[in-house]
Amino acid sequence: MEYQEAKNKFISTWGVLGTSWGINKAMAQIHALLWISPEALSMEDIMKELRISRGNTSMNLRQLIDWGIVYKETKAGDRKEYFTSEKDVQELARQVAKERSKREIKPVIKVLKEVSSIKDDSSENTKELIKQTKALYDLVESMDTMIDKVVNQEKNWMTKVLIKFIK
Amino acid sequence: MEYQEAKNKFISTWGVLGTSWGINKAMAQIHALLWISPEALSMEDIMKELRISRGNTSMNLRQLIDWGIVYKETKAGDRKEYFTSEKDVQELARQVAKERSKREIKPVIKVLKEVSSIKDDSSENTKELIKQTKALYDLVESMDTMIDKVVNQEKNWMTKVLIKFIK
DNA sequence: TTAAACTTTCAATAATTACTGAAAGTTTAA
DNA sequence: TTAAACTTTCAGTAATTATTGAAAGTTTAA
Repeated sequence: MEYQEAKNKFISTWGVLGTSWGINKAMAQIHALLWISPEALSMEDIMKELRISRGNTSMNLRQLIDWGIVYKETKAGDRKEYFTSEKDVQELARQVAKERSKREIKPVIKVLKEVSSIKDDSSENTKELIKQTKALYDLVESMDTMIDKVVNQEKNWMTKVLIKFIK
Repeated sequence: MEYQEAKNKFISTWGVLGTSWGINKAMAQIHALLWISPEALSMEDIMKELRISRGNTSMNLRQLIDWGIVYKETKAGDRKEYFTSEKDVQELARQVAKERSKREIKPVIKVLKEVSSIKDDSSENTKELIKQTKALYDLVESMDTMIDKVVNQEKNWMTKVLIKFIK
């Protein structure tokens, strides 16, 4: 496999993975492109490479910057902005976990807590609702605690975690 | 909060969570409804409760059965089929992890392996591609190993994992 | 058997989500 | 300042994904 083919395959696959996990294709592909680029790229570069519009590029870059996994750079004597990605894979995982926890898991935990705390009127239905949402609450909360631990930990957290796991 | 309100809130929230993680709303909501129902429900019951069509209900039930988290039941002297969900939260998590690993993570691992194994022609671009896809490969593979361990483990795996984590 | 009771399939359509491109906004060198 | 170089915004449109509902298929009691 040649460089160009490998590159395209990687970008395309990362886009598909993103899509099936709720991250839009352009966002995932821009990230993939920056991830494997030794140099920072301009908006022009990204548009050309991925064949997407200026607006799309701009909006998704903003989102990636929001997530803390892409940075803006400037070059002396050049007005353009250049973009480069976080290159440390663990830091990438940390940030993604953090964002998704904040945006998607935390609100669900809140609802599960509320719902599982309704007054038990002794009907079968109410009992089951309380029991099952409580069980989910415990699960989701445990997972989120795991994520929090991981997210707020120093470098190489994942290595440590994996060692624990494989034991 | 009354039973009906709590129930609706739970079903709706589970639907939203599903959506942002690549699981369609109807599928997530059918699961939520069965999850909190003490009794098995008929297709009619589900359609009425969630106000969705027969076709939609049928297709998503099939998917849930495929995933191994919903079961068919029959009642003596009744032609209808009744549906009930896996009630053990850990088993639920296990099955979901298993399915998503199989469908979405495994193919990505394959591509990452291929791409990170291309011939190094000593150009900057190729070097970076190899380095970064290799790093992702290691990450994704480690995570998948984690999932595999968990998925093939006996009951209460999660408790064990969490104890390891909190230490 | 057969016909009523039920489930599945799938083409058509609706709903959602992503993308474009041009206009508006911002920054900076001169 | 100002105008060129660049970025952002957002209304309109395209692409994707989910849903409907009716026809076809299946099962079973009589």
